[in-house]
Amino acid sequence: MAATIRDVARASGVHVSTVSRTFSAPHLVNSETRNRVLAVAEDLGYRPNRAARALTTGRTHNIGLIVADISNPFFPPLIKAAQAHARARDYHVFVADTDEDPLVEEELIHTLAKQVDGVLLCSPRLSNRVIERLHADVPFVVVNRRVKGMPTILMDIGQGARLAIEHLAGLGHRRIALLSGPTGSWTSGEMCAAAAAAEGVEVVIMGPNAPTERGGLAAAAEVIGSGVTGVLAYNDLVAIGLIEGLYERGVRVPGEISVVGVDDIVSGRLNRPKLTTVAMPTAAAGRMAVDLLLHSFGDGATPTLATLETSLVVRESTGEAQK
Amino acid sequence: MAATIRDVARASGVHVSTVSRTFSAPHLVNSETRNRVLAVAEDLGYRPNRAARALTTGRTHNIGLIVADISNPFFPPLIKAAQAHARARDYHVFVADTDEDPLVEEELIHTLAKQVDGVLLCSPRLSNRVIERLHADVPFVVVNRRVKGMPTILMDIGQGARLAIEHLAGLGHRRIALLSGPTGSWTSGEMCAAAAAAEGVEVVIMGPNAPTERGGLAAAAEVIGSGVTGVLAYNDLVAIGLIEGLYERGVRVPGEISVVGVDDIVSGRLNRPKLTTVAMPTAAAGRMAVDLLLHSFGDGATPTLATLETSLVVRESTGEAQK
DNA sequence: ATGAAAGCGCTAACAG
DNA sequence: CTGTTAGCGCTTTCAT
Repeated sequence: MAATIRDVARASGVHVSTVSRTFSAPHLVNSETRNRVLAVAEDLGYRPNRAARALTTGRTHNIGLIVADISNPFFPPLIKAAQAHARARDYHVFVADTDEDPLVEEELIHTLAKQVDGVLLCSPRLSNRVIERLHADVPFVVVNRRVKGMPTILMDIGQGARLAIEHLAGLGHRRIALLSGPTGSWTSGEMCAAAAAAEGVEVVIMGPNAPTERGGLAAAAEVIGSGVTGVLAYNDLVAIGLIEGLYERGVRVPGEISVVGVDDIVSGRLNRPKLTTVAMPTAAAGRMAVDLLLHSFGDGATPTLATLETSLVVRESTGEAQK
Repeated sequence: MAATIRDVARASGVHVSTVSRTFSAPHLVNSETRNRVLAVAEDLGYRPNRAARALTTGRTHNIGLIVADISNPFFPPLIKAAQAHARARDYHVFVADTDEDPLVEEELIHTLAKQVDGVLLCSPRLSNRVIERLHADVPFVVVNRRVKGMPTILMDIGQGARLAIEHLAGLGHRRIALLSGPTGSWTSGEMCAAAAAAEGVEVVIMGPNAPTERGGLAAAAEVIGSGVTGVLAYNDLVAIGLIEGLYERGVRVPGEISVVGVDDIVSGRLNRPKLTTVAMPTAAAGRMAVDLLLHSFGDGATPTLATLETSLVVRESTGEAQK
């Protein structure tokens, strides 16, 4: 069995509270005593038991991070940034994957609730109503979803979608397709709204699509059948899958059809054709989400909304519309 | 504040121990009482506090999963399989990323030690010596590394590497390069050993390389300079990066140089040329790792080594050697 | 079948 | 500066 605070107290001839203070409020203990305790602790390999500490303080120093699909390359940069940022603040991030299943997501939140001080909800698939209800159990910061009165990080995909559509329009495309994402995705909704408001081009919405390469692959036939010359895909994975599907059917990108993705994942930068895409500031979002959450643990007002800009990265998958 | 066991006891007119039993040993309580307690609990939204439970039982019902880099598409299938498998057994998996840094890895293990019942160490970068020492703090199952006397899941990459080299040799390649991985990677060591034992072909080892697309990209010049006609890369990411690097320098794959990867990640199946690769049974490894760990919590003997077969998937990135 | 009481490892007043 | 005392939420003997 690992050493407890009691073992250390006994071995160093002080009481447990002194040992406790040595670790949680070092300035309150005589440096001589402190050093002795520290030495003994080191010797015994003692480490404070965070779970037990949490029971009394009410703070676990853990934060949960829930994503819909850890396989989606969009998330890892966000996760890594959040973990690094949190670690520097003596917090630990536990990641969990919901498999795109709202029920699993809800269950996960319940499981996590007592083991973490707060949860980062990234691109949740749960309805706002359920999120608001769950909020009673544990503090949230929501990423990529607008939930009333809850600290929120938004990446302005509406603006990104407009940029993408304008880019396509500027290349002479008059009729373009929007491959929407899963039901429940706020991002997808924003993109649809931007598409509906577009002027000078006709945007046809096709979806919902699975937010994966497979989803894009499956949409290829419909895209070809619809006669569009440009496509804005829900994300890069869908875009890459679509390009592959078009290629298999002998349709050239960007020769015959131009494709724009969203996220700017690494493999979109290496695949050929290199993907034109809306870049999302994922690492910044991860750090800011942690900041907002930690801030909300403090006393007062937490900023309730942070919007991060997106930008268009033009590469090789878009070109002039065919006459 | 969330409802505690005490609230439920009070509201249902029984003592806390009865409530406790209702949840952890239902058969010990009269069905009438049980139903009443359950109803009240439901009503109050009570959920047993796992952390507090852990304090008395010594079991958290959590397991940790440590990976070197969550961005590497090799891991997500393993993670997802492990999470799903564990969830079905009422265990929860916490994932953490070490950023390929052994120091972070060690610190993470310490942090996790008291909050989980055991840790899945996937492709660790720590030395065996350190792993053995840490083992005193928390049970491990190690994936892709041979550690003395510790439950281990191995994917037989040695065999996979042999298959790959034979495949290349069979296509007439006489001189091939092995792009090795990071220092501390067992997988890389096994591949080198297989390469050294290869007959009929000369294998030159180049490395260490970062296990990423960037690593492959950076190796392109050296590969071209070495005059090899075939390459076995540490993993698919490296292979994809290498192919891109070769392409940028006007070298065709598989026309002039054949490339084999390892892992069989999704994007290798969609990139062009589609990657010839050694497939790793990652999902099976994830499930088996969970099984082994849970098994080791039980009484007696845990199988100490499970070896999973790998296989070669031939696609488009390999072809006949140039004369 | 249920209640009473002790205790898991730690922190937090409160004294001294 | 350090010791004393409760108690966090729960499980677990031991009684009854």
